[in-house]
Parts: sequence; structure tokens; C-alpha cells
Amino acid sequence: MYSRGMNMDKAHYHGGRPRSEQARAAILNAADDLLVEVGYAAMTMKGISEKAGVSRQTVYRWWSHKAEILFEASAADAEEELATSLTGDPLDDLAAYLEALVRFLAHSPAGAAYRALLGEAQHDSAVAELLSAKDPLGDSARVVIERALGKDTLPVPLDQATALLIGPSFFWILSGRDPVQLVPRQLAEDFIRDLQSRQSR
Amino acid sequence: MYSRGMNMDKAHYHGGRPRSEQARAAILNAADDLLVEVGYAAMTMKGISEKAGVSRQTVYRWWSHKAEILFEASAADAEEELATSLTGDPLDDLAAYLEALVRFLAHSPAGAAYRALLGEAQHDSAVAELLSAKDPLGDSARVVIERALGKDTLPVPLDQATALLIGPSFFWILSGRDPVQLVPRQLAEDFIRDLQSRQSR
DNA sequence: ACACTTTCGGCACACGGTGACTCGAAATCC
DNA sequence: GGATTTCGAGTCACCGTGTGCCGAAAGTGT
Repeated sequence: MYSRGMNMDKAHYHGGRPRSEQARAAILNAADDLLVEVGYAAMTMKGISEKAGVSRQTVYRWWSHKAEILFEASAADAEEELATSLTGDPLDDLAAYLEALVRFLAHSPAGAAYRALLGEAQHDSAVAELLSAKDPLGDSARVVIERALGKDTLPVPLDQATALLIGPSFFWILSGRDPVQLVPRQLAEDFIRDLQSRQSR
Repeated sequence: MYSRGMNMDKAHYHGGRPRSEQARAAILNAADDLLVEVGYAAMTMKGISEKAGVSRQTVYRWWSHKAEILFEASAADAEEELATSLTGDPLDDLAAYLEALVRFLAHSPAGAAYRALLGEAQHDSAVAELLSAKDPLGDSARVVIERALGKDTLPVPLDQATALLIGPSFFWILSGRDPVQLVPRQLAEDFIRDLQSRQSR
């Protein structure tokens, strides 16, 4: 996640003061905190550097946008919150995943970060590339579907299957509707049925 | 769409210079043009006023954010592009609607405006209220489902049905995937099957 | 021990957008 | 004609951005 024209090739690296892990962690934490305290819109590079007790230059040296910082800061949390335990029963697994997904998108700070980033991606190609390089939602859904149903028996490209599974909940929350009204188990049933019906054609 | 503390109550309105329709149209057009020319991020209130040949104060008098301007400027286009003709066959109708939806979201300037606004809504409550007050996607989908399937026979609240129909395509495009790979007719079939299967329970 | 390289914090700067203010002129109703 | 409201134009303080420069710190290799 080195945004500037960093050169970490061993061939050209000739020592120098090592990067301060303390400063790095402070910046990431400050970004995380600021997101929940003042929201994404009011978040600034200046504010992050001040909250982290770090020079603004130090921030710009490693990240060029606040989106990059937030992406790195929330990536680990996102991955963890969207990880699922496999019970063996596909329906249970998928329903559990959808529940975790809704919780993530609607209530988790990391989810708020993801929504903010995906929002920016709609009108900032740099952020769009960031997300397309590593999309926590798509990745987690892929894993769950593979493990729950087996990757070889899918009648549809895996990516399209993820859209079928995630789509409804995704739209529901992104469009600002009340997540309580979602029924993950019902949606998981629909998903399985769709795949089965597509298989027999 | 009077953002400032406008007072249009007849009881308090005592004449005055009428609002210039020319200035209003010029501002809305300028916003539309700027969106496709420089993108949402580079769009500014200053730029809009200059392009419209209008004082910046005149812009601020009627709209407080660029989101409000863009919302008003693209609302008509969005409604028109998402309107569908009814053929009588539910599957045809829904498939045609999904095709129009994908075209709107992925290729239309009004769709770009909508994505930008929905993005802003993820971290700006003012924009979120704007969209929840009148959501072109939700509204158009509601109409199509009602006309194609009849509003009384739905086994699911209408809002949730719209999420089932729209969701997959919505996620696909918002997450930056290639719209060509979407198969509207297939998705329409899935949707109808889901509703039928839910009904028989 | 020494030179070299890179990061660090702190300060300063130009640039551009924001949102509010003032002013005089124009347009409409009573 | 008086009251009211919008219009264009200009001005202003404020803030975030991104860059540049400085000296100090903390590592590398010889």
C-alpha cells in the first residue's frame, strides 16, 4: 500500500531511516476514529495528521488520499467481520453470511468506511481502482459460495453468483432502507433456488 | 426544491421580483453539462455559476449543495429513462425494465448523476434525505412490478420485491463490474420464480 | 568512525472552493 | 410610488490541499 513512487526493490534500497511503525499505526487509528467521530465528509488529511500527532508531510508521503488511508485502516476489520464459520449445511452457512453482511454494512464502523469508499468510487476513478483491486464484499462472498456449494457445480460464473446473493441486501442498505426488515434466511433460500433452477436447463 | 429558508406562504408573500426562469434553467443545464465534462468530484458551485453566466449568490439562494442542483437537474431525465412500456407479458416487461436500468446506471449521464448522489448519501445525511424523499430507482421499480404482476398478489412487501429485482444488477454496476455480462432476462426469470415460490408457503 | 540514505516533525506558501456579506439595479404586487 | 424580492457584481475570511524547505533522527554500508 505504498502510494507514492516508492522504491522498495532490494536492488536499489540502500538503507536510510526505517519507516516508523508507530507513526503508521497512529495514522491508521486516527483515520478509524475520525470516521466514527466526525464522519467521512468532515474527515481531512489535516485532521488525521493532527489527531495522529504526526506531520502532515508524513501522511502524504505514504498515502495520497484519505480514501487510501481509510481503505487500509478498515481492510483488516472488514475481512474479519465478513469471515464465516462453516457448519456444513449450505443454507445455514449462506444465511449466517448474509446476516454478517447486513451487520457489517449497516452497523459496523468498517462497513461505514466501505460504504464511504464505494460512494467515492462512483465519482473518483482512483478510489474505484482501489476497490476493484481488492473488494472485501466480493471476496468474502466468493469464499462462502465456494465452500457452501462447491466451486465446480456452479451453473453461473462465480462473480455473477455473488451478485445474486449479495445484491438485494446491498441495494436495501445502500439506498437507506431499514435493515431490520431484511430476512437473511429467506434471501439465502432464494439464492439456492435460483442456482438449482439455472442448473436444470 | 427551495433549500433556503424560503417563505412561499401566501400570507407572507407580498410581491417582489419574480424568480428568473432563465437563470434557473441555465444553472440546471450547466450542472448537467459539467457532470459529463469534468465529473462530479471536480464540479463546484463556483464552476456552475460561471458556466451558467450567473452570480454565485444566485446559485446559493436556491440550492445549498451541488448535490441538490444535480438532483433536480437529473430527476426528469432519470424518470424518463426508467419509464417502461407495458407489453402485457410480465417476463418481457421486467426484462425490458432491467435492461433500461442497466443502461441508465452504466451509460446514462443521469445515471452517473444518480450514482454520484447515492455515493454522497453514504456519508452526507443531507443527500441521504434527498434521495429517500424521492428515489427514482425504487419508484420506477415499484411501478413496473405493480403493473407487471399486480399489486395485490405480492407475497412480499413491495419495497422488498424491488430489492430482489434490482439488487443484483445494482451491486454489479456499483461495484464496478462490466455491465455487458448481465443477462436481464435471466434475472427477471429468477425474480418471478422467487415470488412464486414464496407465495406457495 | 564515517558517509550515505531515508524518514521524521515543523513551518511556510500558493491555490482554489466555500459561504456570507454588501451594493445598486431591476421587476413585480398593492 | 412604496414595499418586497431577485438579480449581477464584487469583496471577504476561512479552511483544506498539496508542495517545498529545513534540520534532526535513525538506520545502512564501508
